[in-house]
Amino acid sequence: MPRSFLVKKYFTNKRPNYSELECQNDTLPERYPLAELPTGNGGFPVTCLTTGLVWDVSLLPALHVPASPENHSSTPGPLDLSSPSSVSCSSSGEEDEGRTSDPPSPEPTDSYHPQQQRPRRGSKTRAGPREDKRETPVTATRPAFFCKHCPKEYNSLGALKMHIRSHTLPCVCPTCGKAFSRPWLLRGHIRTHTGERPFSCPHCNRAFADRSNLRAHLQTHADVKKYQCGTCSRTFSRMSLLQKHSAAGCCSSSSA
DNA sequence: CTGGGGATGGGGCCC
DNA sequence: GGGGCCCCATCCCCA
Repeated sequence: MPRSFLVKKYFTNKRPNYSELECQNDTLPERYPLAELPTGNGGFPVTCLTTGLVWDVSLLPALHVPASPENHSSTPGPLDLSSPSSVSCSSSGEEDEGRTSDPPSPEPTDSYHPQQQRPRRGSKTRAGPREDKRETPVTATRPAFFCKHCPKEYNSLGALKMHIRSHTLPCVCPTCGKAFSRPWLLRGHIRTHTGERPFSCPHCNRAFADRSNLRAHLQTHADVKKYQCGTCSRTFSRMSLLQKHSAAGCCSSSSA
């Protein structure tokens, strides 16, 4: 079956440089040999980091995280998981989708520079810190591609096709049958079955299955969180928390 | 109620 | 043009 998706090819020059992000889980198979997943005893990647690669603590505002030992612990329990050996993901079928947490490449490259700091792969400078993202106004001059499943429209066929996958959900989890639009989403999902957590926090060793979650977690170590209330200056690790805070009253009327 | 983790969705950029 | 990868944003749930 499309087990190929398990076989990631980080060896290629393509590998992202999260090296710094997670541990160089050499132990962690770059794919999902679920059957032989690092079960229990230290098979888990949680133990990495902290040593040389500091995620990018430097970027974190003032993070003097005393790396409290209490934090660790959460060594992800090895999910035995039968063996989602095969993932049915049409379209890309065997694409090994490697997104999120593909086993961090043991590359001591630069440190993880969240957002702007890190020049994306080709360092081509993407339109700023993702400002282009959800706001692409879709200039009128461009041809528009409309989704036949919903009212959305895109200025490129590729984008439309990608979007359509969110309707067709070609990637199906062999374990639970849940379907996803993209292979890497499925991969991330599979981690929930395998218990694989390639991303570990350099401060507390806590491991995460998703890089984004690790990123959010790192905020908890920061003295000054990323999201700040415009009224009371209180900072939060997540936008949602700030929103809740605002909704709760602090600065309900003011900006945020 | 707040804070934080888990899981996902989606758009853009690069190869 | 397609595939792969990244990051952001969110929702849900639990402590």
